[in-house]
Amino acid sequence: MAISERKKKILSAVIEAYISTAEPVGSKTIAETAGLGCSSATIRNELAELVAMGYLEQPHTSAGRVPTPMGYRLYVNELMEKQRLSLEESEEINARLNDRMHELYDTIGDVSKLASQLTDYPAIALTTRSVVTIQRFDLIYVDANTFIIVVMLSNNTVKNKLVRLPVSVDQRMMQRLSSTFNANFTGITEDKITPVLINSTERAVDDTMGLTSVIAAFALEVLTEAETPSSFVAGENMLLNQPEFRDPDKAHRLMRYLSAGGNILPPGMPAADSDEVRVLIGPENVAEELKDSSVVIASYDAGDNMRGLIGVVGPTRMDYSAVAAKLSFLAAGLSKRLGGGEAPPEGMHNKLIIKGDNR
Amino acid sequence: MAISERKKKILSAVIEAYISTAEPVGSKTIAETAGLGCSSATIRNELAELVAMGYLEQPHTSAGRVPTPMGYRLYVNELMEKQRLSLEESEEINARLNDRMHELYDTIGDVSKLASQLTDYPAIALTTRSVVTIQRFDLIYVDANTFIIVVMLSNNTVKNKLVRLPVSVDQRMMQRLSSTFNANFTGITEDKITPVLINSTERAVDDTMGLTSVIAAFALEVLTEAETPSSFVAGENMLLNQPEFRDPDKAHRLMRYLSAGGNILPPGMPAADSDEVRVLIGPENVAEELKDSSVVIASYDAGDNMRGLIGVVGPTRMDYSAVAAKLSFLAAGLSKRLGGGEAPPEGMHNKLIIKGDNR
DNA sequence: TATTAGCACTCGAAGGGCGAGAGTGCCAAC
DNA sequence: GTTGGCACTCTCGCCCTTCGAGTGCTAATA
Repeated sequence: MAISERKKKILSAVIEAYISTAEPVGSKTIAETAGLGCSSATIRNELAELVAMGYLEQPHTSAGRVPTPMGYRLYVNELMEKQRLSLEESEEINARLNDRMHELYDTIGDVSKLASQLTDYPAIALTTRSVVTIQRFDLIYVDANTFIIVVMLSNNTVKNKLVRLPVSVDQRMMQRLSSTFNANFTGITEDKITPVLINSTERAVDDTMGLTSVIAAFALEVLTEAETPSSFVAGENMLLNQPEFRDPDKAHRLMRYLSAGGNILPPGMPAADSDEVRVLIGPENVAEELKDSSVVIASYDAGDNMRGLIGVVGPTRMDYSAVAAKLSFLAAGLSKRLGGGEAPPEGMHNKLIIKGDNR
Repeated sequence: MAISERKKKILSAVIEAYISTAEPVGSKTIAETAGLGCSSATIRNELAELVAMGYLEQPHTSAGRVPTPMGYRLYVNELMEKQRLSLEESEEINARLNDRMHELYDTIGDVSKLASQLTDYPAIALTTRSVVTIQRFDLIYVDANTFIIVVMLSNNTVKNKLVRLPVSVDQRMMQRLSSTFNANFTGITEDKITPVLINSTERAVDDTMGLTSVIAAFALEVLTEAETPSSFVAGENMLLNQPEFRDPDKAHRLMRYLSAGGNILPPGMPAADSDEVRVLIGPENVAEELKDSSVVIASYDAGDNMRGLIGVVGPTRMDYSAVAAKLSFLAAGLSKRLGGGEAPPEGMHNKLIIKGDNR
């Protein structure tokens, strides 16, 4: 059965009312607010059909209607007005982004905090898996027992480590180590750093003090760390604002899942690569803990061919429109600042594509 | 009125029972469990006096007794058995500490996570304020438009930054910059880096491209960051385990306070410098949000003349003994691994001094 | 004098019944 | 297809009662 225009309007009205009040919505409320020229009795008939079609449900016989995940899905895909941020809102986000732009926003912790503060929901930021190699080694001689390893990676980050030695080492040796590592260890992926390679390098530089393995271990550690996706959660406590999490056990379960770095992305879903915002509603989530919550995810260009993800978690009764708009704008702002590519023109934030798990 | 031995035993019994059940404790329970050879009627008399003395209180006329903050204070100061960790427990902590010793435990985030997981309460880790100077600069030439600044600080950490230039620069210039910065910017505190100094340096190296100010800005940023105390909270959701935080609003208030980096240390209290564990009970806390919670704080030697703090937050009905023992052991373990000084002998964790806010 | 048994009393928690109100479903009229 | 009307249903909040844990007091006891 096709869904009529009026039904769509009514469904939207129910969802919007429910989003703001968290109470089941009655026919009278809709007749008054939705502004279709018809009475509550008509609305009741329509509501009954929407229930039959699976877009709404009733907690019990004589309560108002509540949207089902299917209802939310239709709303998100077709009905929802793609909200644009007010000027104040977008200016605030920009201000916050610029404010600390020094160098902070490469820590995903700050990204998630920002997202959480903007949306008033818990937020998770994560980095995607990527392949990284070392581009160059430098060894800085500090004193006979101390040197600094500086390593520049293919993603244009630089890592260092201060090494203190029980024995003394001369600058010539350091020179040798440095050029050999630059010859043998650059441009290769983590799995190419094998004991065999380390041994042959050790012999090549005539190292009897184990310096080679110290440096190689650092290289390995740095690559591993750079390749491992990491995640960061902020604002978990925002959950407690939501009436659906007034049950401390329920809140606790979800918070624990989030803090434990629980995955938000469904396994099949590619780590988004465009400027779209994805919405996962209730049971569409794979994790058991998220089955009655919703997730909104945006991705941004984190520079150096990497993409970052920001996700926001909330009850299914979430203000999808506002959250999606904010996340989208935030992601665009981050892309602009962190991304290597050309900056999107100002006002770009008006483009907002929302995509989900259609079925 | 002096408090008799038997009263002390009864008080301990009440507190311990209350700690484990969170229910007001009745005279009968004590008569049965405490193992003093007397009946519940006698206990009742004693309890009535303990109430009069202010160590206990009754939620209402016909309920059991609940400890007051004053009761907890006496318990923590005098009565509590200084708990030693079981072999398994101390081995577990050691294992966890060794497990990731690679280089993780310089991020205080990991310290707080560990403390939280060990105690099952939210934990905060913080660094103390300290004075840091730069020890040496190195500039690594990558290509004509790129170089890396490497800065070694007096606390033996090394920071770096990759700089991309719109103009090209030659190695001679870099050489000049490097030696001038090493001459002018090392060994000085943050406040000595003034526009005047930067200007004179700029002239000295004949820099028309603003490289001087880029490097100086980085120096300033690094010093500021190194000197600013930072804090990190983990395991906020553990609060929801506690029956006293079943009220979501109450839990939310405290969690918000903690996540916002709310201070746990009373202003007067020195940032502890010995191996003692401090306990702040309920109203002894200065922050309004902590007035009905308790805080246990330990400090550890973070190396390079810095001390770190780990604090655990919970209801006043907290297992002080267990938490204090765990924190103390954890702090000792961290000191041993991070601290510059001599490692304390194994088995050290048997020393456990608890100090609080006596009045 | 300290301890104990006994007993009446108090108070909160849990459970049942009741009325109010919101909202529905259905029907007959338009 | 729409509407007003009306009986019906179900939850929520309220009050009342009951139940039991725990007390305080008193009188008897060591």
